[in-house]
Amino acid sequence: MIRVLIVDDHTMFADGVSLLLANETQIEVTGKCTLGSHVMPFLQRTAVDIILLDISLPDVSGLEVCRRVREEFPRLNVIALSMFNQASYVTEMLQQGAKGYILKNTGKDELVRAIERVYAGEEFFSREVTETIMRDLMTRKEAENRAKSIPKISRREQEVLSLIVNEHTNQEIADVLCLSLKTVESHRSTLLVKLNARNTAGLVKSALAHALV
Amino acid sequence: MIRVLIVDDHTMFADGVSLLLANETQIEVTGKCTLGSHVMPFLQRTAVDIILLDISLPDVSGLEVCRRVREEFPRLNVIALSMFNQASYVTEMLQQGAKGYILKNTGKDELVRAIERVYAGEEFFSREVTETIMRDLMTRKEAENRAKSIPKISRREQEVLSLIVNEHTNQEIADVLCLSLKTVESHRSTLLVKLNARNTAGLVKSALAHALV
DNA sequence: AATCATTTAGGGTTTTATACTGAGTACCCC
DNA sequence: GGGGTACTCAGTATAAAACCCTAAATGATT
Repeated sequence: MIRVLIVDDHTMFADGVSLLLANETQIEVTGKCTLGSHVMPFLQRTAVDIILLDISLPDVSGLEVCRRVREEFPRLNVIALSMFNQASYVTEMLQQGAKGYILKNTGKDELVRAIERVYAGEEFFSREVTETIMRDLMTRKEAENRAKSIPKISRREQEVLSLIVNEHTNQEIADVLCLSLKTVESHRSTLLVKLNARNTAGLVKSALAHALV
Repeated sequence: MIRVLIVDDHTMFADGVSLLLANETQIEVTGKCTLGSHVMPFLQRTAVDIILLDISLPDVSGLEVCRRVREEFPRLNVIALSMFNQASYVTEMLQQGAKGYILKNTGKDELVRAIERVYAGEEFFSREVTETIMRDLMTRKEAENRAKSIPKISRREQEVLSLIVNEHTNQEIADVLCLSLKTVESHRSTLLVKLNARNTAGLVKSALAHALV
């Protein structure tokens, strides 16, 4: 008998899945939690083999719940149950120790299979999820390149840039930072080069795009 | 016997709710659809009293499905079933003829009550939903004010603004749009006033903030 | 018919920004 | 101690933008 805890703030969903699993003879739903903060207390008084854990919870995030559970109850396995097929969610969840990740738009059979597999010590992921991850790995390099392209701005330049974005003139910036007008112009010039901009418009765009302000 | 059709792209959820309702003697789930485009064909060959309709569907939106259903089968009643407790969704759904709106995080009892009430010709809304609507009505005026604060930019001004954001000088803009430099300067001045900006930086910020480009 | 916003354009002035070159100080790292 | 980078400031010059004014043609709205 595989003892399962369902953690999902959507009562209707939790109830539904619970009934879904009730038909399975080898699976027993021993509890349901609608809040992340209820999970740890529940586990302390009830034996559970597997947690079906929703990522988006109203109080504590599913990631956090997973981390705590894995810390306190290492033998307990977590299957993430999510609406979102996004690589970032999946990887984060796996880093927190989840053994499976299935989407809510998969059918009952796949859910049951996931529970059985994870209970047997294996991993289980929805086909869509694995595809997403593979795509993500393939495009990871682009992401890194994008990260590299983030310009390195010195502290002073950042200050100047911030004031530029806030619609201040060079003279005003010089006054605020107690600098010579020429110095501000100098910083501005290097910013134009570093951010590959032609003028103020480009500086502002870059600043906002790279969240440098 | 109340015949119910469940429309939700999350198979697991649909299956769960179906089982949830299977215990109710007066309710019969006659079908499940995972795509909006499957609803109309299904209704043409199967008798249904009430549709539990998810708003977010992968192909046709729940709003569109609701509209079509109400058009073709006026006697059929729709209960919107959504994760999102947002006034905009609720009002749109009601405008499309839905008779009820309940959240997925409500329990089984409320779902059953909603089905019975709507079947009896009444309306039914989750408590949270009605609260949201009331709050929305109260803050409607602020929303209007916010809408008013969105600057009204003329076509030409929008073109000029777009080129400004793309780091073009006034002379370049004049050349591209076949205008006099003075005309471009004129537009730029009015843009400064309309967008309440001091200089190019302000124009770019406003343009990006209000998605005017 | 009259009003209003838009689009167009000019003349003139002042303020800002950009370009280019050069240079002294300071700090960190090897 | 030398090499690199950041920070500071200067002069000269041009380009661009901002601010002041006016004003005519158009089109929509009332």
